[in-house]
Amino acid sequence: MAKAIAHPARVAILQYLVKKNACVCGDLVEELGLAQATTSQHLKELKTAGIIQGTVEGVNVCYCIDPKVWKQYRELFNVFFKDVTLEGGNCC
Amino acid sequence: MAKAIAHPARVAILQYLVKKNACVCGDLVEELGLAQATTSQHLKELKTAGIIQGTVEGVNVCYCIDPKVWKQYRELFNVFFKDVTLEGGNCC
DNA sequence: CATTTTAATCGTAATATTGCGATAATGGGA
DNA sequence: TCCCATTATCGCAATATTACGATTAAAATG
Repeated sequence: MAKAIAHPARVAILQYLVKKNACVCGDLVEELGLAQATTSQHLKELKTAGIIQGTVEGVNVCYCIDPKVWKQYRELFNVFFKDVTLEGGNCC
Repeated sequence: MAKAIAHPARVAILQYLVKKNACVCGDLVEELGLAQATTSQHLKELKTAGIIQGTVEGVNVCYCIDPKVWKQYRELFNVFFKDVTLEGGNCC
């Protein structure tokens, strides 16, 4: 899971999709400044991770966050990063 | 940041440290089942990321979560994974 | 001081990731 | 049907990550 978001390009894709909060058709390539092939590859990885979905819309493909999976990610990271308070204050 | 936790071994280390909620001196090697060199390398990456700290305790080194940085991670992931609700319900 | 224990570092091989040009595949017009 | 626009996929080079044995460093102990 962390791997899916462990690359600047993929973080940028996700942030862009979140910002738009809607389906985005293809402007990702200009947005990222990466080659079309590279962009497509990152999108594929995010799709494989389940965090985004792409629907064919005629000649375009529209991408958007999958809110359900997104929430799962949110919760899982939340659980993982639960509170930690070293009782001793300083360590050792 | 995501990269720091984007490897099973490093996740295991962090979970172990959280579970113990204290300083852990060296049992990580047996815990992980990896070579000592490999374990040390992962610990170094986590230290570089700032999420753990290691203090020399005589001949041992004790590791523990840095609660402050840990909280920062928690909050940053929280912000990143803020709520997303596609208004249209289904995408496209 | 020599030895032992623990951890870090070095060097290197194996593997994975990333990026991109070239090449398909698909659908919508002219 | 023949192009054109948009994506996906392939093949490959460059780079990064991972793992491990060997070596080094540091500290405690006899």
